[in-house]
Amino acid sequence: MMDVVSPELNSLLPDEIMDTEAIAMEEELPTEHLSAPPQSEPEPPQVPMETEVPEIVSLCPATTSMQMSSASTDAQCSTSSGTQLLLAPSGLITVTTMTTTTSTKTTGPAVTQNLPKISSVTVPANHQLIINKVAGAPAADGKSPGAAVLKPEGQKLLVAGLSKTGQPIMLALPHTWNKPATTQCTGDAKAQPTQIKMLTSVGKPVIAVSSASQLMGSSTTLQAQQLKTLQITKKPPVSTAGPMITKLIITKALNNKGLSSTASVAPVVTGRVVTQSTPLTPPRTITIGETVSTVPQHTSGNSKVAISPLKSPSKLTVVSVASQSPNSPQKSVTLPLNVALGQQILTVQQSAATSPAKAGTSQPTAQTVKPVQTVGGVGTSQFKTIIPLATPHNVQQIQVPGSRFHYVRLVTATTGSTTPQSGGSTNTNPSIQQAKPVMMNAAVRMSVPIVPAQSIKQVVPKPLTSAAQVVTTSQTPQRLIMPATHLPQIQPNLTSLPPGTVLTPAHGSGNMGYAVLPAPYVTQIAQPTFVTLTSSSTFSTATPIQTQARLSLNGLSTSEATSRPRKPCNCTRSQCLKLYCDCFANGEFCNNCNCVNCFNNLDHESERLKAIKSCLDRNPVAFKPKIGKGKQGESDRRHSKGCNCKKSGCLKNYCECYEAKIMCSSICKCMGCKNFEESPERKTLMHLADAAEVRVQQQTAAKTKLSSQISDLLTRTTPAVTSGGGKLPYTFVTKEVAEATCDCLLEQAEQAELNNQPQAVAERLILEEFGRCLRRIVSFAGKAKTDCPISC
DNA sequence: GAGTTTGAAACT
DNA sequence: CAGTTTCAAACTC
Repeated sequence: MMDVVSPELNSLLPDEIMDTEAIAMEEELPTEHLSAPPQSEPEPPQVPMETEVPEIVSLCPATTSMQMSSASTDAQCSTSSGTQLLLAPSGLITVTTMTTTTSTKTTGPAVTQNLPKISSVTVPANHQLIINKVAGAPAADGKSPGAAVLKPEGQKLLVAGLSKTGQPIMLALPHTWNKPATTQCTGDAKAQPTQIKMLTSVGKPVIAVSSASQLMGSSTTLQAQQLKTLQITKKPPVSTAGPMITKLIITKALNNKGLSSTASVAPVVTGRVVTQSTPLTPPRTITIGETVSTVPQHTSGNSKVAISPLKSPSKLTVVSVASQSPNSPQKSVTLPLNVALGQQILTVQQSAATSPAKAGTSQPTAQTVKPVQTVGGVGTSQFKTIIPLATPHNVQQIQVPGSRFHYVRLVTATTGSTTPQSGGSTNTNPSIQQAKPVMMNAAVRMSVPIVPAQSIKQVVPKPLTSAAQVVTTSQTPQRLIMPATHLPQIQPNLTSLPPGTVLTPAHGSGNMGYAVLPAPYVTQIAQPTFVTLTSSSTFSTATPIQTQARLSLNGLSTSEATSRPRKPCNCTRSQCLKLYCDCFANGEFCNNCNCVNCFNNLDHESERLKAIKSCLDRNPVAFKPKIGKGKQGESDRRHSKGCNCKKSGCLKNYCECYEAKIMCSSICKCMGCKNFEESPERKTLMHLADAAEVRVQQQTAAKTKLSSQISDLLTRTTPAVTSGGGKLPYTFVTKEVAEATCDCLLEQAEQAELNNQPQAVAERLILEEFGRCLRRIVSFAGKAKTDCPISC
């Protein structure tokens, strides 16, 4: 088994991603969620980031048979195709891909002691969902009494679970399940079934929890639990015209301190997700979409959706991390999962913290994966896209709000990489398991109860090809992390990593490396050219990308970058590997620059990597935007460090504040600053600048209009000239005509001189002659006779 | 376009 | 952390 994400690499991930514990803590504590994760509990050295991944979702392919484990600690779903589905009780939903048909059972001890659990979830390709929910405290042997068992009954899928009180919960699947999985039932799944409806993505119910109280188990015992909903959308084969989408909604009640039992059931809004809300703790929804292609291998054992990098060859790690204010009532995470052709795209979406009901769910279509970009209010969120190229089979997109990069991670399931340990290290280690509930909280924390799909900004879907699909966001620059050659290990904060950064996998973990590419690459890769890129297992494919890439987003949106591309740098001594270089500082490769001895390109990954590391060593936030939001409550932007101007008065572009068109703030250490609101100099300058800008705009408009007119005139006149139908008068003023006219005028001048006539008379004669010449020219033009010499 | 000025980054 | 040097952009002529 190969670790997709090595421990080292995990350490490289941004704090927003990695710090799931902290995120979880937000659920528990009103502290900043991005705070450093607790280190009290040691982790195994080989435990990668998965242990801190907030969400691990396991999805079973269509042909999978379910073998549900009743273990309270981890829910598992082993399929005949080798796909293993794990749903950690702590909130981790693990999708692991197995190359063998061996069903994996949870070997680790109970993870949580007090949290309700979803023991297992199964999402066959035929729109089926199996959920085992174990709310009761796990038994010592890892199995809770009355473990949830899933049994298909004909066309029905039973999702069973036990409440905290041991009351079984059963979820019924729709009759559309024509492929009942061979599910092993270890408990009484039929006892007191919870009503769960199946909802389809097209608005048809796939799975809906009709009763929050039921799902939460006995209200008496789960009163303080917070209901959380997880939705998994499964996409039918691409070739299938019908938008049949199966969605998995996992509603989990989590312990919530001191909450009253007045949990109320909130109807699903979009018809895609069922939402339950409690007065004190808003429901949270996680949506996971899966796109299933018609490719045979898709349904084969090798086609798997993996969302967890836990020591699984093919993993998708859902890392969500954006900061959110504690008072944010609702958050939603949308996780579209694209499994077409063995490729998977995972998108984590987070709504704005302050937005009460801003959530989105992916709208996967038959052909494309529509990673949800931003939910309303996430305008400032930034993303990272990690695209591993070494493994073209899987694509994982991770949108990380709070980071200005956009990662897409491509993960490939490799043979021999089975999922030996159910739940991986996350579940086997009790100490780690403590953090899992937190992870779930983190994921859930971001979820918002179902929101209308309209509120979601989605990227225009691209045709689903065999290549990885990359979705770009409209507002945020994106970065790619693509595999590269092995390079010295670095462990910078990914949030600060500029594009082009190469992240190497753990030793012996495989040949996967990651290079952060400029955001435009994502767009480029999304194009057909990306097929070549992803289809190749070598990093050399990245080279053409660079040549094709349109660089220079420079922190601007795509439209902005297009309209105002970054200036090329002129570095001569820094090799473009210092922050002196704007390209490098902005996390971009040099492209069409005037730099000398440039190392800021893919050809010098190693050097660039070292340079990035060096910069990050000096300043961990070296690659983060300097212009950020001001203090809380302030709407104006402000420089993160402030300027240090001495002579410019902060009214020249030397000043970074002025250059960014922001006022100097109290953190600036400038001298003689005139860049403040009431500064008359600044106002004058601004007025001048505005006036100049207006003039420029007017001139530009005039030029444009004139150009248009000329173009139009030429367009209209050209056919007349070429058609021989006649020439316009001006066309007769040829060189020969002009010369002839001049000769006529000179002749008049000579005549007047010979006659000793005064100058005034001479001029009059010349002008009269000129008039005659003009009349002749016009006359000739009127006759439309070409090439007719004008005789004086 | 060459030279100067400027301030951030890098260095000590 | 402060002072100095390096560097490339901004600016001037």
